[in-house]
Amino acid sequence: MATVDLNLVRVLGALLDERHLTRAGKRLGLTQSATSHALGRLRRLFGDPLFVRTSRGLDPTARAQELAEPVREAMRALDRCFRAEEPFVAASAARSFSVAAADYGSFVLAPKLLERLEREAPNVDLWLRPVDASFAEQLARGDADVAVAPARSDELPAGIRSRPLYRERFVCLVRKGHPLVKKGIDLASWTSMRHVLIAPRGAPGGVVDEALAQLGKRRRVALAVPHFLLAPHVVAGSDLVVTVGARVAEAFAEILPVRVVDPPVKLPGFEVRMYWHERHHRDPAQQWFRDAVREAAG
DNA sequence: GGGCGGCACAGTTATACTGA
DNA sequence: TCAGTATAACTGTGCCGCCC
Repeated sequence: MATVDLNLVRVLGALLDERHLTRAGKRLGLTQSATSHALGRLRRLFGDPLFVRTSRGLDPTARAQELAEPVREAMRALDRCFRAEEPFVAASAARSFSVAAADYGSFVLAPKLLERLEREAPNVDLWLRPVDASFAEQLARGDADVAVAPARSDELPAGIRSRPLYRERFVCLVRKGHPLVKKGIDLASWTSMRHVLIAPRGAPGGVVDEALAQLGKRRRVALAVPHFLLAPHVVAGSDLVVTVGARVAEAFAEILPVRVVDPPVKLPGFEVRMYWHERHHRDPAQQWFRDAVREAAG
């Protein structure tokens, strides 16, 4: 291969198609003479005349006919290599995209994302996966196309890109008719209540405990759960209170006997971001999907 | 590292050759 | 005679080795 001029593959391909030296040359942007020289080099390379003269042009030898299909296949492969990147056509695409997200993120995004897929990309499937604490490695391994997670305070690892999806505020969720919650919830009632702590990684503490600590207060965590979506069900059937993102709370208030109230202390909200790997950054299909996720989050 | 000369090679023009 | 291919002579370009 090191000594083979791959331009000769183009010449051989054109000669096999045209069976006419002058026309083959024109097709390649060469003069008849240059094409004849190239044919001479091909003849030396293969040790075979490859084409014999006729009144109409050139007829391929048995060896040239033998080469026809491999040459065409090579041309097709090269064409695929050098062809400009094709745009992503959602309507005809048949593939899947995967999102790594906590159940909270999936709950917020999946319904609207699916709605868009059904509308614009009926043969595109969606795979939701649990998000790892080290989602950058998940993305680097190719286990997910995008990850949806709260913004990180530390610097992103090399090769990971991100963009904000939405900001979320915290609200409290209690059962309807809760004896301690009338119009709203005051600090004394709140600290006397039993709380549900959502701890995806199983670690104690969180934004509520930090805010209470600043006031010299504490709360009792009666139940710690690893999933966001379990907490509203627990609250609906007990006197427990849970502090969760407003999107989840408001959605469950429509389907469970629970009500949303503002917490009695100021809690900092949080930003949810979408993360993806650098190698997918310019991929038209991935760009389309990230746009769909952004729209679903909006 | 840059300039220079020699060399190889692809391509061009002009022309010779071939077969119907 | 004509359409088409092959070839001689030449040109332009790129590579390589040598020298400074």
